[in-house]
Amino acid sequence: MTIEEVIKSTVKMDNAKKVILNIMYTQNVIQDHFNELIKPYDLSGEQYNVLRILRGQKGNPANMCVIQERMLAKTSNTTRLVDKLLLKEFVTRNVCPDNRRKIEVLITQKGLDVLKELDPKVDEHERLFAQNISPEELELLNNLLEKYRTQQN
Amino acid sequence: MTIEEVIKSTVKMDNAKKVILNIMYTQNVIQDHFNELIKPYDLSGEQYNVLRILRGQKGNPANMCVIQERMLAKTSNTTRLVDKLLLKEFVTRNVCPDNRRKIEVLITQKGLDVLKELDPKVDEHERLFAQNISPEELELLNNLLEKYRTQQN
DNA sequence: TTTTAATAGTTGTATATACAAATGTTGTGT
DNA sequence: ACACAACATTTGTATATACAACTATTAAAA
Repeated sequence: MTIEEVIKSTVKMDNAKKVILNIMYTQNVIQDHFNELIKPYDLSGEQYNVLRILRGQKGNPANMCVIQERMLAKTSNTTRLVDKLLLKEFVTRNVCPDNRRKIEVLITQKGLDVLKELDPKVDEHERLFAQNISPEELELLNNLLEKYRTQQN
Repeated sequence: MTIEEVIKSTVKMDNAKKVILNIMYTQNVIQDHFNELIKPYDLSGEQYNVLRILRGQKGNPANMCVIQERMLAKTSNTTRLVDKLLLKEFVTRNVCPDNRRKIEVLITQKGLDVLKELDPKVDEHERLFAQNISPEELELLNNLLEKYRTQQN
């Protein structure tokens, strides 16, 4: 289904406009599918993302600002995301003794367990889309997207 | 900047995962840039989108469900989006005389004017990203995204 | 040692989104 | 005509997001 069909556009658009709509819409499709996947686990996409970042710390705590800078959506409110994860006992939160401005956030075993349970489902989610194109095209798509978003003034 | 650099990932990811993150992040970058652009006009991205759809009607009114199906984010609440546009006098809203379940939404001259003022800025926004890659790559990117998101079972 | 600036995180508030339930209208079958 | 299903839209409510203002702590400058 082309992007014109998706938005039922009658007029012809140029490729510069189409690619923006294609990226926006494809992100929507991916996100809707992912939200379905994690719905039974009472996690939002951003909450999952924070857990994933914390697991990547391999036992080391992460400060709020470290979490923030590793997230895709740079405008998210990390405090409140961590609040939600704390309520579900997926993380712990403590003031950093060396610098009391900082907070140390750590993933709990319960958090690691839920991620482990999700791992195969997330893998399948990624494969589901990836299998629509060849491995070469997948690599090309990555390169094009990185090039596309990078301003080269 | 590669997607690994963006999220400061230390571990190597496979391309299936990378492409999802690349699409999500690129969408974020585009949206942030677009939000800056329309901020002075007191419009949200979705509100702009509705106005754009209404202009595309070329004088014919659009029902709520027509607007809905032409939007990228199929879960948006069209009623409340149109409410906002109504307050700003960018649209009119009337019950359809032929079928009183339906609502006829029309863009006003004021709405057309604000779109016209935005047109060159939106064009520039689209060009800004498109000029990072060649016209051939732009076309390829469109094709790859359409193929990528389309389940072929 | 004060004062000031910079940093890290939290809170307030307005708006947006997600999704189910409710309302009113029209079409269909008996 | 009546009951019932289908349709179009609105409303309620809970949660999420955006962004500015605020608090607390540490670092730097005077």
